[in-house]
Amino acid sequence: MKLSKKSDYALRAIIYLSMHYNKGAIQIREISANEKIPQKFLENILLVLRKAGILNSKIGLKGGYELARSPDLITLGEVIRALDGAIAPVDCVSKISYKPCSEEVTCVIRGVMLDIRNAITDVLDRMTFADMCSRVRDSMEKKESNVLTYAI
Amino acid sequence: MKLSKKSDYALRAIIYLSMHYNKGAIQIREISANEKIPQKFLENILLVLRKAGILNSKIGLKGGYELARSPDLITLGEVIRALDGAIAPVDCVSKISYKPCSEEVTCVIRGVMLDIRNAITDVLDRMTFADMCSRVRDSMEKKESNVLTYAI
DNA sequence: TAATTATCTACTAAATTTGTAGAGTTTATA
DNA sequence: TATAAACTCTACAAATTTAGTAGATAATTA
Repeated sequence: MKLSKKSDYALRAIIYLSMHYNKGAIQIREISANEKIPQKFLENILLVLRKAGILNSKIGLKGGYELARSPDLITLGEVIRALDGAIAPVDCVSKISYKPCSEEVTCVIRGVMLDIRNAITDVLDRMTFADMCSRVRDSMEKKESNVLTYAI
Repeated sequence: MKLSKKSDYALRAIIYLSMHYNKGAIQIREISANEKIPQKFLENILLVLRKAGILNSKIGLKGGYELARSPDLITLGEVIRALDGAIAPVDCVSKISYKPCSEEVTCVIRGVMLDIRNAITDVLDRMTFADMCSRVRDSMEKKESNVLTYAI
């Protein structure tokens, strides 16, 4: 039931981009340095997110990435699905990669897994990056710190 | 966020043992055949469950495994933890394998992951194998089938 | 004693995760 | 229009985890 590094990095990168929304394109190098994510790895991740329609990119000098939509229209669930695929613990209760199992009707494990999938997506599909930004600002106030890391 | 084969097999095996509770020891071979689980793999799994205090075993002729407690005192969460360790998506919100992360106080991802961990354990730590047995019986009635498979 | 059944350690193979390398393409701007 | 800066793309590689196997050992029953 682990969150992959890929998704972890993706969430952090998008929080970073959300905190800098509407300030123009931001380079991979900057995100990588600030969030301490291996740059080459991050390249792959951001590419996937662009192809998923979550980010826009500009090539060339002064290029970089920015959100394709405002932070309140991007959910954590969307990002995690883009990178790791289905959130459901088993495919027979997955929306995006459904595969029937042998004894579906009588399978009682399936019922529980469906409950779990719903519990997880209730959180992830409701939570937007606008929410995440509010939380970052809240906790920064409390801490009276101005170090911007969204590290896990 | 996947359920491992190990946990899947373990759940099925314990449902099988729960359905046969108080009928004496049951051999690995029987469970393996009925639930279509590779026997050698199942041996390892049941051994772990015994060491975790979930099963008792008897060696020798007419030996086998049985539940160490009644099915209503064993939860799915306990079984999954015994085999796969922590249920939490990241260690910094795990009860059984907690490790602090670098920026814990300001980490906003942590907050969400904590919500998810709680949502998952709410399901898994409440659900007992007595509940699972009721569900099996319910769905068997509905299906008017007498094939006993708890397959996923 | 013989057959049966769990125990235990170690190993292997496959899949997945976590990266890295390097050549190519596009663009701003001097 | 040259050049440096940035993303794009494909492929590879190392590390870790998952899934499964092998085979010898120990305990028990009849």
